[in-house]
Amino acid sequence: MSTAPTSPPSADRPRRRARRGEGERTREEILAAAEALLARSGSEDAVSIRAVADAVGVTPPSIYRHFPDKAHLIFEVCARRFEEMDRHVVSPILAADLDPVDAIVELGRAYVRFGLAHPEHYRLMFMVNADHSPELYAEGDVVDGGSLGRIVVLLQHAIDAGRIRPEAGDAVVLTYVLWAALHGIVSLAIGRPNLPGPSVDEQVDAMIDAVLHGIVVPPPAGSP
Amino acid sequence: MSTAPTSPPSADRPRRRARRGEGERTREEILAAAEALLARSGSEDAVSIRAVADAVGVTPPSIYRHFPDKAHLIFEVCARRFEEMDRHVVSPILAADLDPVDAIVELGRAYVRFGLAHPEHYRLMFMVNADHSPELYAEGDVVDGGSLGRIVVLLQHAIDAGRIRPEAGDAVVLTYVLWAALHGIVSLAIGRPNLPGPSVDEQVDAMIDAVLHGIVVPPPAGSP
DNA sequence: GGCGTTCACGTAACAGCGCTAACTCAACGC
DNA sequence: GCGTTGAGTTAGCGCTGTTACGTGAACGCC
Repeated sequence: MSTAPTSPPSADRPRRRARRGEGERTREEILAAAEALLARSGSEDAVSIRAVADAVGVTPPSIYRHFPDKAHLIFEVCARRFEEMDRHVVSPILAADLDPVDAIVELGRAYVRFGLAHPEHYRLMFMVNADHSPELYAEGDVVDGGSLGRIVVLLQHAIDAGRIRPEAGDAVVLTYVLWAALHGIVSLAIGRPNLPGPSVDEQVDAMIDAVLHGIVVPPPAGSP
Repeated sequence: MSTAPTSPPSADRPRRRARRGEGERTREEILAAAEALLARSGSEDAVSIRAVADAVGVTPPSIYRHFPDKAHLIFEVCARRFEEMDRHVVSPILAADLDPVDAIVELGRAYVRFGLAHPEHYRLMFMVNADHSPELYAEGDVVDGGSLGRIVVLLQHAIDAGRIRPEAGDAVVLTYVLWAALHGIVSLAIGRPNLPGPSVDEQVDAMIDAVLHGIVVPPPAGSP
């Protein structure tokens, strides 16, 4: 209401200045404030540099002592969520030593659940214009260094076990196909939530069935 | 370099004021200028209200005489491109009276080509936060009123012709599955162009093969 | 104990953004 | 001639990300 347009940071406590080595703690506070703003509002628009600074209790330019620009801050917030998914969702499934095909199905369902549970994180990770900060989204980052490589291994195991048609493609291609198929469902659900189509669960079930078994009537047995 | 910060519109011709009935022509010029800025820059950032107004030769507030806000302007630019795709890409394939499964494959390839040819249009259509203008992305719009409904019919024909396994799902669900699968490839290619995965063509081929024939080894003939 | 350095900020400000209120000016119907 | 209306202007608000520059405290070092 009557907040002055230019006022000292309005965090609750007066926030005494951090000492020499304590810069890392402020950095974590900035990340936490940005995460809170993003999660509660569900929109990147709410995560302005000024809003983050105000929540932490510092002035906007102080953010730039810890992050080169806003894109790096936002990216780190999202990357941490995806690392969390890797630890708490993907790793347990891979460690459960399931049948390879069952593990693929479980991973797919868990991935969609994660995306729908954190739509704005997901959108910022995979649905923005990557030109804004190309080096963040280059190879060797969260995606490749995280779950994806281990899923390629899982696919290779399924191929080696004779569970997958060899003509379907190698493990890398199939991993990307599976990922893209599920990403399509998540991305469409996030970007166009009001579409009159089938429910996400229905789409996931049908997609998994289609990719695993195909939709067309198989040729009569014995044909090339 | 030395452009004054506030100057009269810098379009080439002095642009005489439109007469009473000529408002629609200005509206078209605004749309054309926005389309040109979007296509040439490849980024929504370049399509600011001020940039569009300057290209047309009017002042920024004049835009709002023809469009309620920026989102509506951008949306109309993108919607026109998609209508163009419907007329020049989808309709010819549907009119060619191909084998239903072949038509599905052709439509899928054409859809991916279109998305990669107009990445920013595609991103603005399907990969932005729809909260910004919900009524634009509601049901009955370009997607549903355009190609999608006719593809459901195509799928139904394929089902009626016995070309598709009945357990795979009904025509609506399968249409969404096909759309989501291809959208996943396009969306990933646009949002993360530097990923070290297989090429888009390879992904499309593998995806079509997977969805049509499945990736897992089929059960021995005669099992339930 | 003084001193230069460096970290961790704050102050002030810039350029640009979407958008609005209020005005002007010409064309039209009556 | 006159009120109305369509088309467009000027001026400006509040916001954004970001930068240049100053400040004050803590540190190593002589």
